[in-house]
Amino acid sequence: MPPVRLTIEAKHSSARAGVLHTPRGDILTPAFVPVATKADIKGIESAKFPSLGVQTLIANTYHLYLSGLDAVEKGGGVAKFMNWNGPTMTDSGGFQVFSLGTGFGKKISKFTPEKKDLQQNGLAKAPEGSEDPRGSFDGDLSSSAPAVYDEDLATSHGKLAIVDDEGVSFTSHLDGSLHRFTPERSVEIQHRLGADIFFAFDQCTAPTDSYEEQKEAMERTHAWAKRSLSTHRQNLDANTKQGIYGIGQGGQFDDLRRESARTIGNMGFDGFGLGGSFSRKYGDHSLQSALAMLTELPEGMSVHGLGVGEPEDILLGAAHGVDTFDCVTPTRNGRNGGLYTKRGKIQIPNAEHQYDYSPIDEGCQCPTCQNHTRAYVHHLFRTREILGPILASMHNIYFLTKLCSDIRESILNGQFEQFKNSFLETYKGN
RNA sequence: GCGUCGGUGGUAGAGUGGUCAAUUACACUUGGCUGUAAACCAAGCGCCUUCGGGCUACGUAGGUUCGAAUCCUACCCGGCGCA
Repeated sequence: MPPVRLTIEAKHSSARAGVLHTPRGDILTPAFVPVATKADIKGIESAKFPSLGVQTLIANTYHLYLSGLDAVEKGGGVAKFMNWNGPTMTDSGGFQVFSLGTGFGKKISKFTPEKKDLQQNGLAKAPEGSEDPRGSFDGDLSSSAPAVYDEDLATSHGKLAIVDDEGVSFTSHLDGSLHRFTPERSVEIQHRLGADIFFAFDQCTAPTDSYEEQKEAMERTHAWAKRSLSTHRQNLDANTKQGIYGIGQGGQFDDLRRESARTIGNMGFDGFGLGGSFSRKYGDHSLQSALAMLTELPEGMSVHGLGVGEPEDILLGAAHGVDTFDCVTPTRNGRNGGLYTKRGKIQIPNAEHQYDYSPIDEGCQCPTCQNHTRAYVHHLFRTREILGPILASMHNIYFLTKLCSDIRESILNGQFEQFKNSFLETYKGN
């Protein structure tokens, strides 16, 4: 019996409600998975999770590898280390390849280590015949540019990562030191982190990337998936304790998406990760166009939506059969003053809330709304008190976990469509 | 009373004859945030505008100058020192 498996309880068209069984407990799906990048949901201690409807969380391989890996491992893995006795996940670090590298601009920064520098350091294999593997490095690769950390350059979003077929060479955003991830290395680190569910190392793309770029990243992701899976399957101990999800890519191209789902779906993974980057800056339909791929997956395979977390997108994803969603939206928006309400998002620091003594969201059962007013949270933001972002994050997390449990209930009751339409009507203010 | 230093936009504080409607920070107004390099980032922030520009502004009132927040005079206000 695989350590991670999904039991589907009810379906409503493609939407489904189920139970995702993991070694550390069951997750009722659809479920929202808060992001705990560095082994904490920013601002929220684990004792608070139950009151926020949190069933599981996802930590990050890249960040924990750069700081804290040994301590996490010796502390018994991500879950035990943070004193959370529920299921956990880890992301593979593949997204950082994107966000630290190809995702930022098209101009190579002089901060970026060159391939030859990396090779000199024994960090990179020469990708034969691929001087320009992604076709996006229009910087001058031949001039000598030292891979030295420079805060100004770092904060101006220079690229910190270079991809080749073997893996990714990158410089730490913390101290500029050189590192290298391969699929094998990512899996080994994730074994040490010990989450119930972890992801194969992939290459994430932006929906705006060209067909050629998407195809190349997808094929590389498939090759890496195979290597990730094989590395995992060779570790018999880890196989009994952890499930591995493969990630599909393909950008906005339906043929690539479907091909990716078929390929990854038939490799023997314990679940499927819907890959990509669905920020609105890439348009309003990047998620929509990616979701069709899910119909190519084997029946009953669990699906995780990576980085899908706006309420509309969770509803959209759930409608297409996504079981779990992770996203930074509740915590990042919360810290920055953006709060979810049934009637849409509000900016709590804005002047209109100064004397509003009603709760953030009328009828909300979260600890913040049960105990505090908009005026109070507004005041905490204005005075830059740390409690403001904490209360805001708690509310937002609850909002999204509640949305997922409402979706689940509506599917079990055969009312998903009605619930979805009614929620969106109120949320969008129509 | 005498001497001295100083009075700049919501605040602090630059500027010390033209490139100044005035650097910068904070405050303020608003927008953004989708597998977290994010307790972050961005825009706006005298009035009017056909967006070319126009008008009023650097304690108050005069003056010098082609031109003044910047120089001069008087006055008002504040700090400090001496009586």
